[in-house]
Amino acid sequence: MTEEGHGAAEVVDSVIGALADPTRRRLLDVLAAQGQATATTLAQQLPVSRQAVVKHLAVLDAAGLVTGSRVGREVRYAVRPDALDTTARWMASLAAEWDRRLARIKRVAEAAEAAADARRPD
Amino acid sequence: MTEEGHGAAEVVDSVIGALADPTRRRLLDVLAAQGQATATTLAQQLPVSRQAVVKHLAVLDAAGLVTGSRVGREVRYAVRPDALDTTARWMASLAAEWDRRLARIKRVAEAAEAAADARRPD
DNA sequence: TCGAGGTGCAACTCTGGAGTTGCAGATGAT
DNA sequence: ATCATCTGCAACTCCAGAGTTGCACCTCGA
Repeated sequence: MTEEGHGAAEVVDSVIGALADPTRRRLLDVLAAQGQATATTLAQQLPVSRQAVVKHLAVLDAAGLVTGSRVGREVRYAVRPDALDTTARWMASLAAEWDRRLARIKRVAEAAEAAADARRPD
Repeated sequence: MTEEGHGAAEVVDSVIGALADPTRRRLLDVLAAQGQATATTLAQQLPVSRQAVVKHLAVLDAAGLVTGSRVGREVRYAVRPDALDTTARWMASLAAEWDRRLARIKRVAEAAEAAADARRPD
């Protein structure tokens, strides 16, 4: 059930959720540095058990941040930039929207103040 | 203790942590839509108590996503795009780095395969 | 065929944090 | 002066999920 995370919103949500855990971020770092790795290998380089790594990889896979392929008796995982990039873009556009809103509200506030000044010129 | 989150890494970590909670994301949406709001007002528009909102606002403030200023007996909060923008940029550059690593590893793999082919032409 | 190394499943513990309620302390309006 | 309203602090409940251990199941090499 690797399933593509259809809606962009869902992708973003799962990516943020996946990235929220520090261990998962370290896992991604190690994996990105090596390009390829199995759960067993990764567990040796991290302060957690193999099973913990397996669960984290499942979460990361569900978020589309990682992909695993079977090679003989082992499963090799690799990093996957697309979902991360999608999330980055979403976040940037959200920040831009906040900026626009703030600018607009500021304008309105200044206009209101100017009107108030005009109304009470005592 | 609103404290600026000096290191960029710390900012990113706290922002991701703050954004991980669905209620906090909704809170930010409502706040961004209104420009200004108090904890009491926000609680009325969300399915949680005022105290819950207060705690969320504290987390968001610590992450630099929100800022609050006292006006008389109430505290008005507003959204703050900078930290979000920083995180978006960080995320985009991370995705780019992953891309570079993957491209490099692919080249190495292809080179190795080509060498293997040359070595066993039986 | 048999052992070693890897994966997968299940049950369990335990802590962080999301949410609640209750009450005390400010502050504005009348 | 008083009441209504908003904030702030504290103690509490509750559960998702991070991590563990144990065991069964494959697959490769000798």
